[in-house]
Amino acid sequence: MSLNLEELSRQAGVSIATVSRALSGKPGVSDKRRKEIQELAEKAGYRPDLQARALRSRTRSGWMLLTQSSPTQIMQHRNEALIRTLRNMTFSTQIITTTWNDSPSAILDRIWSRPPAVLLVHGYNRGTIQILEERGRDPATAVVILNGTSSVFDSVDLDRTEGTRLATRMILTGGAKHPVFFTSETEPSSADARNRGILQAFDELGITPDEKTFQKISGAGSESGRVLTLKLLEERYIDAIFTYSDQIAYGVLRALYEKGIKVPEDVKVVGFDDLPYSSITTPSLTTVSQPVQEMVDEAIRLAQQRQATPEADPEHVDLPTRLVPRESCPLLSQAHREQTFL
Amino acid sequence: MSLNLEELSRQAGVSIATVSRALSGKPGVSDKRRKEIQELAEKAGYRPDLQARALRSRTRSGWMLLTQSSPTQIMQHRNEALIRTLRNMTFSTQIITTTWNDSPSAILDRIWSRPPAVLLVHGYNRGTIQILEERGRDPATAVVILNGTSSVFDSVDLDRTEGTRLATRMILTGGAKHPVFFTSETEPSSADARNRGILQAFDELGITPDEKTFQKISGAGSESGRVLTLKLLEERYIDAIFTYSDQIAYGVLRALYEKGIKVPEDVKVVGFDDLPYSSITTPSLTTVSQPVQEMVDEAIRLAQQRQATPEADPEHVDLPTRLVPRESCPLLSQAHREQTFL
DNA sequence: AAACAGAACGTAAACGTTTACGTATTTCAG
DNA sequence: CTGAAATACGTAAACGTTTACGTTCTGTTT
Repeated sequence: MSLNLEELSRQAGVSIATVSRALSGKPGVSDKRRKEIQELAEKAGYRPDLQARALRSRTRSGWMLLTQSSPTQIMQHRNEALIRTLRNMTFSTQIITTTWNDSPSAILDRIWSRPPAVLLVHGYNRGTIQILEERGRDPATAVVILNGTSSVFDSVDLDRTEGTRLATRMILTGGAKHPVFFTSETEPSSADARNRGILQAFDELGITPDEKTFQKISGAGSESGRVLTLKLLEERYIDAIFTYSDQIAYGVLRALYEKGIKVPEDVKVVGFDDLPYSSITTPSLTTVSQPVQEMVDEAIRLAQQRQATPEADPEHVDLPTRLVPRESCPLLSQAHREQTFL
Repeated sequence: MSLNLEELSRQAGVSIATVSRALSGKPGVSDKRRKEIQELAEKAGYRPDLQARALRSRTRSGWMLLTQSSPTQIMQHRNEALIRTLRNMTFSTQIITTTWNDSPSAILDRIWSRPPAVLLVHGYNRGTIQILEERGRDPATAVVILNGTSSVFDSVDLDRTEGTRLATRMILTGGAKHPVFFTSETEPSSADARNRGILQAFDELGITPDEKTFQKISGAGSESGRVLTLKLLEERYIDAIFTYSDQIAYGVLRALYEKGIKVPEDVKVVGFDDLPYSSITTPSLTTVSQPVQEMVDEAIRLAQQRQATPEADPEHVDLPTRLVPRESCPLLSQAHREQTFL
């Protein structure tokens, strides 16, 4: 026995249509009656059936966040920022989390069975985005790709090259003769951008990296970083490590602590991501910062802009990453600073 | 122009009802025709309108997670575990995140405008839960309270007393003469349970805490821990700190590192929560572990059990917390172990 | 071959809303 | 006071499903 418009209209002694108009603020009801009805609905605790409303009015409502469930902290951190920001705007957001083994078509089923007004897509590789693109743009839902590129939808991505280039310069001009750079086997696109930054810095300084400079790391957890570091310490002399992520850097710091090696005196460590922890580790972590909040804000801006002008050309925004010097790889002097931020 | 049952029925040359029966697996359709229709739907890319289906069949579908947006890492950690687990079961979960200043009635609006089959409520204080309780139980939706207690709904909570008691014993029997215990000004219920554990341990060992033993800490971030620790170090001699959470403990470790004070040699540190990062801090953090995954699993079990037997009496589950000794406050000897785990 | 049971299928109502359209009421100029 | 225009309100159709009920078909038993 649900409290619906019919029941309300009976109590108010008017028709269903009038009640609907009164409550939804549409014209065609006298002010006096509207007030009566609103008070009655309030008193009776009436809650509109959102699905029935959506069914009839065919208006797409709500935002949807499609994101991958990933064990890496940076993904969690970005998702946190996304959810927090959306929530602060009091959008009702449906969050759909997929796993790496969900088939793309199953994912699309979830989305298009009831398309939202705005669809935010975060953390998928080109293949999955391409499947989304094949369906084409639908003027009724604004799609924004976060941390990726698209020729069909609006997208916002990070330019990882610049921050990486500066971090590499800082390590090399800081006196490190035997640095190691971790590179990822998975995530090809972001790894590419980083490698470009590293090679560019080597090139600028006229240094040729030897084959042992780059170390592939498998896994994204801090334990992988710890294990690889312990292995490298056995093999040879090292005086700097540029990891693939802050999370891995935590494991590196841990390994060095276990071996009694001083950071940054004996080995310098630089991470990537600038996770919240990184400013309070011991020592605090020099890292390359991603503008997470800016990325989220940009995505929201793009979505709202697309809602306003659905037919505009897709827009792509690239946000810069920047070097954040802290204790684990400090700026040594004014000269060092100048050599780094050329 | 949406692809609906009517369009499909036209293409298949049968009635809408037959198509509906064929696709939803209901009897009343010949196997041959059912197969034809299923193939046609597949080929045409038909996706049922979930809202229309829900509107008609009045069946509540999906799970809903109602949780507070809290900046504390333990809440985020628990929410992560919840979402990950629900996702692995391929439940479609709607996540509703509220802020501390959302009015309870606004929250309820969000929920009851289209009630789910299962409602998981995580991280609310008694007042909010009470408002939920006043509405009473609805046999069609199973409600489970996580990290709280209820006389109306099923609930699963943590028994924080035992782990705290053991941690306190470990500190006191480990030689600390001037320990400090952080207590929270907010979260009264969980703070109560902890204080009980602490006082019980003092009592058992026949030690009387002086008035400086307990220190109220405001704020839940690691920065609050850092600031309070620096202040205490100025004021007097300290040889152990039992913090209110791991997150605060990180700030404490940081403050001690900045002052060049050795952990655990000069000051022992114990946290509470056992966050993922706590095993790789330098030094690794002795802490009281919450059975997060067990809490999530229990909640899901209770929900499914309630769905099976809606009229059963509400069930409450209490999960124990346990002491995890690590480097920041180690077990010194076999004798120390025996004195701790009495 | 008649009678019947059961399966297969169609018809139409229902879920709770919004809204185009028609009718009754009020407002207001002349 | 009359007429038209504006406003208030009611009627009914529609959104895409599911499902109770009625009808037709198929195959079996007498």
